[in-house]
Amino acid sequence: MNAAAKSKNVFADVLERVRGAATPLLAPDTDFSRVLVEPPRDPTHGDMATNAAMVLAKDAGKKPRDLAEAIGANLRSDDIVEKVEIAGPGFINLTLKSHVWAEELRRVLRGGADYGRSDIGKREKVNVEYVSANPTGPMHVGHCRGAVFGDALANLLTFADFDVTREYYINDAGAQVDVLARSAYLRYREALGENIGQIPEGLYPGDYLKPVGEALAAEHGGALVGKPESEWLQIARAKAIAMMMAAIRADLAALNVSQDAFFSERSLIAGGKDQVAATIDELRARGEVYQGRLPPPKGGAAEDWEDREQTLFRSTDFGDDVDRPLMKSDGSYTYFASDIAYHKSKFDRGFLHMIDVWGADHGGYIKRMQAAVKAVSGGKADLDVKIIQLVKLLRAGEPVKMSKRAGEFVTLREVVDEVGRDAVRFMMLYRKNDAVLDFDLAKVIEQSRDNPVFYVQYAHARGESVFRNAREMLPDLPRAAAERAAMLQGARIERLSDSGELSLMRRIAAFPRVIEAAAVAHEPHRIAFYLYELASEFHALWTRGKDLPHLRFIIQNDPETTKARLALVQGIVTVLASGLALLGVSAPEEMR
RNA sequence: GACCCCGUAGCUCAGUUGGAUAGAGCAUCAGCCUUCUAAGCUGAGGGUCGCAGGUUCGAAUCCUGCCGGGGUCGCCA
Repeated sequence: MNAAAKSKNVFADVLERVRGAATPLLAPDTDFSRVLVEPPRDPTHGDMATNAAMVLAKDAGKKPRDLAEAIGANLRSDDIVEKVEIAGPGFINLTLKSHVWAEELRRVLRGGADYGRSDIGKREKVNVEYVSANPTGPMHVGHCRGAVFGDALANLLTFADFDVTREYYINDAGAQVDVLARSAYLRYREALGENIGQIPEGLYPGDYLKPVGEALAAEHGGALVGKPESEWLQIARAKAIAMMMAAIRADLAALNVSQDAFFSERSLIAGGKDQVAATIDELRARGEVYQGRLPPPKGGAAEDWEDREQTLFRSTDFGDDVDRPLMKSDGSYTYFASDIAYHKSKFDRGFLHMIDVWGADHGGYIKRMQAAVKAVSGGKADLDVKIIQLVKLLRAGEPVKMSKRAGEFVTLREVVDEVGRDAVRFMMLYRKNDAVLDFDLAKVIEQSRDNPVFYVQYAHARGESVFRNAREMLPDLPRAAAERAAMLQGARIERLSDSGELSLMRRIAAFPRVIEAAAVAHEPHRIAFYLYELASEFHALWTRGKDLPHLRFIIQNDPETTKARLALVQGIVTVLASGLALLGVSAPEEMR
């Protein structure tokens, strides 16, 4: 019977009540989709504000303020509404009875790690493709932002009830893996005792290929020496790719990133079944692939431009600027051609939602890929491409130099080893994906407010510390979070009346909204910012207990008040831990 | 020349998908530790949201045009 218990959270509940209050005043088929219930920026405007009257005024044929008064009058009799105020152009500001917030906090304690889960995903399948670094060497620091982003986004979508597959596309078919094979072959000869001298220009110079050479030597002895490339290339390539992928997976594991599916580009054309050709033929049959000529690029002098007829995909039919070539001049497929076949495979595997996480230099590629997804799926599937901007690696404000030419780059492993997984992950998510990120190795291990990783983790540890201290007074307070939460559900939360406490209860209650908004927008950074704000408010309330002892969480001769406040702390700790878990960052019990 | 992204406080950045008087951190200045972790907190100053139009009850947010920065532009992935 209690509507609040049925709905997912207070915001959804209040929205229902606003609709209920407005419906009798409107035509039966009124569209409520633009009606929002939000926490107002200014707390003096109450707990909730709705734009209902302003959005619906036109349909109702009334002035916004008049309609607001009418809706407000109906809301005033609602049993969870304390106060209704009409403000500005027609906002309806609601103050809710305080038991509403106590109820919501109990819901947090009941839900534990599940609080904030959403059902908006409806178990729909979504494919999140990320990292997809070429298997030609270890992961370097530039890869880790996309890795962390994709991983956190996948966590978030899972939490919002999508059926998520985390995928890695292995570019094991292009010319660069042949270069890898030749580089490994050279290391193979070296492993057999040959002096290979300087690594020639055009081959990968890094030492990380030595183990591949040694493995080849151990496996094949001298059998491959002096043979033509055609006899060893495949062998060296397969070995090198397998070993590089193993290294990459180990690097990703160090970041706590794991993926479900590793899709090989080579598999598209292997086994006598050329799926790239098949995809192109299919599109050609539908008139979306044709032989034609492209205009030369404008602006540039285009000296080596050679006008020729080629195989083109009609991406302009799907919103792209020009049609895109599918074959190189030597008759092989372009990367785009295999990418179309690859995305078709995602569609064939049942994914109607695809998310690709790409580096910033691929921005110009988005439209054609979205066009291709529309084409191969007959408009049924959608592709969102998240562009991950560069990371500027700094140390105490100074850029960290790296020379790719000398084969020296900062590896992902080095960074994780130096500052820790949590710092890397949190900082990579503490910026919108399309903004350049400064990553300062010195700053992220600082233990200060300047370092958001520390600041948020510290809030969690502080909360846990309260429980440790409270146990002196309440010896039966359980250590395990779930049992403790169960016990604290019985606390008299209604007696919490300080504005800081109430404000924290509202902040906690906003978590499900943040989850949904972040999931819909594919923006995990919103969780990081939310956690920072929650931590900040908790630190503030904590310190107020210094000046005002009656506001401390633990009140020596008042177990009832103490329990009520511990319930609040439990709510804070629960949401902090679950938000951090979505980001893949640990929630420590203490910071020492 | 075309397309994409960015432009918000001195610096680094958020801004709840169009809401009310635009917010944090750093830096600057002024304060708070016999007490639950001062690894923290409170307050002050600091803004023509790049510029100009438009859409509407209402624009940092949407549209158009400029300005500035970055990226991309048949054969690399």
